[in-house]
Amino acid sequence: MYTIGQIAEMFQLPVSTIRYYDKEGLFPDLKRSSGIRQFGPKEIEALRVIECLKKSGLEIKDIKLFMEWCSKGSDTYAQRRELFLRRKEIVEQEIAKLERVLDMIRFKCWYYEQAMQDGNEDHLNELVPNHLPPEIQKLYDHAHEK
Amino acid sequence: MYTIGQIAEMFQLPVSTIRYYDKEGLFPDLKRSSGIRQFGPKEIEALRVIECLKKSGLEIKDIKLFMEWCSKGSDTYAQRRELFLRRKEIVEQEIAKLERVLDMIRFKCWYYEQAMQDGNEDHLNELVPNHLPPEIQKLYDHAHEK
DNA sequence: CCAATACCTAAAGTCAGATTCAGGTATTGG
DNA sequence: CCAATACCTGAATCTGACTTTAGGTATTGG
Repeated sequence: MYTIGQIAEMFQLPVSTIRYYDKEGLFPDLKRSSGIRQFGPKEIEALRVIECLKKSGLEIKDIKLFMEWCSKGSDTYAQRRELFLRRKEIVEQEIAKLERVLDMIRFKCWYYEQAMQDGNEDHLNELVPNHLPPEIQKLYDHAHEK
Repeated sequence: MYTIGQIAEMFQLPVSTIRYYDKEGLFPDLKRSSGIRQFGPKEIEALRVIECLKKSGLEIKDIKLFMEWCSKGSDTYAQRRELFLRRKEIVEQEIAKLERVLDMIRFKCWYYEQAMQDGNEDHLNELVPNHLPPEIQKLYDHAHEK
């Protein structure tokens, strides 16, 4: 069993954040001894899942629902699985979006390199679209398409 | 030239958001005719860049700085290029993090499928770590490593 | 034993990024 | 010409996720 300070150290989180998570109901089975929180393996796994679900874009109030499902036992396996399947889709979409963002960024890096070589960006604005080197045209199209 | 309503339609953004961006200084060269904003190609490209920089995690106040550099002309090419190079690193790191999140999510999907087949998750908790199918062990390690 | 340290709560404050509101001005189509 | 619609402003409000503050209680090491 660990104190809140040890857990804070372990996850590199401020103590206040962990208290906040508790207040929001993210540790439904957390035990106490004379008022002091006692974190066990269940809460450690919960924090790993919280990290994961947060990065997947899930809000605290929905993470709370998930943690309540976990407390309810085997009746909620299907719901829990559905939630992770949905998060999987969301994260895959997010990665796809970021790949498009990267294309735009790579195009801009190329663009400013050209502009620096040439001393101005005027002809570049005229060039775009349809007269770029094919490698760069691809980045441009990908970044600017609807 | 377009009105704010047409631009809102074009980018699928609320009119209020575009006004907010203007108030924050994201269109330093925006023209007006009798008080009404007139959006030209420059502002349209600005919005595309705003979209990109926002998704890369840049804050509005820093996007404002970038837009000011754009207004200043060729003196700022190097700064602008540096900014995009930095965003490239940030986004690449973000994608890497999301890939790890995906590993955790895939593990959880597998886990709940097993639990549903077996009717409980008790033996799964004992199993973890080191007795998983190798394909799944990899996901687990990747998701749980420090 | 007692001071320093770590823990506790409830409530208020912060921050970014919008969104809404109240009260007005400009444009447009029948 | 005039009603409906789209535009304008500044100020206030909202949201999510924390963080800080004020005032206390519990534990621990010398």
